[in-house]
Amino acid sequence: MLPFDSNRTVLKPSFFQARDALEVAQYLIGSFLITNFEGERTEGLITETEAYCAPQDKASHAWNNRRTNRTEVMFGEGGKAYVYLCYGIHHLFNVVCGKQDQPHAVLIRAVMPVAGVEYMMVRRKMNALEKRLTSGPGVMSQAMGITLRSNNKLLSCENGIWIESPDKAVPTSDVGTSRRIGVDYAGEWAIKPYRFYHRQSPWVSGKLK
DNA sequence: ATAATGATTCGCT
DNA sequence: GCGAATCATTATG
Repeated sequence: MLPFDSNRTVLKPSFFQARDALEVAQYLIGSFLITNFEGERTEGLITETEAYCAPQDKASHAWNNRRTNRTEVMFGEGGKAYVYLCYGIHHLFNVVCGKQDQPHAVLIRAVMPVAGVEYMMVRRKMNALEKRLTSGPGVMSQAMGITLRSNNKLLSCENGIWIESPDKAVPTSDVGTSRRIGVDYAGEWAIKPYRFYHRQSPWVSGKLK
């Protein structure tokens, strides 16, 4: 079911550059997000993602090709991290996808803890293995130690944050879709099935199934 | 220079 | 279910 007995491959920038956000968002379910900051290595199995497909996508910060200092990274080539602060509290982590000037990104919303759980618990100030350790885009980033320092950085071992995919992919039938969370303002784009999640995993946020 | 806001989370009711 | 927390980013004057 879950790809633990599988070999893994580090996803290179070219992987993200060759695909749009919808393809990547679906593909990343079952891949591993890994961070290694100051020697504290944590791994999570990605269970929930959302695709943001600007310029058409009204829910994206880069909607209508809106270029600001913050959104600029999405207009570059795929393979970089787009991290921003939400509600002044939460760091939300995205992977930029697509080619130059195609501002696509995939928001990682939840992972299942795999390794470095002790670091995650300290960062989250928790002492039990509960869903709220890593399920939800803000708490996921907190558990994995992701902050603005990773913004605009290529995903790579050198930069301490990268993604590995298993040789055995999760079957498409195990990946559910729904509308995206928290984008009700986006009109017809709010109801598009751009959220992806692992059907069997309890480590997902939200109620939409 | 100032004001509004948000791809959220948590604690309380 | 509801409201507060909290600040980088953005738009506006």
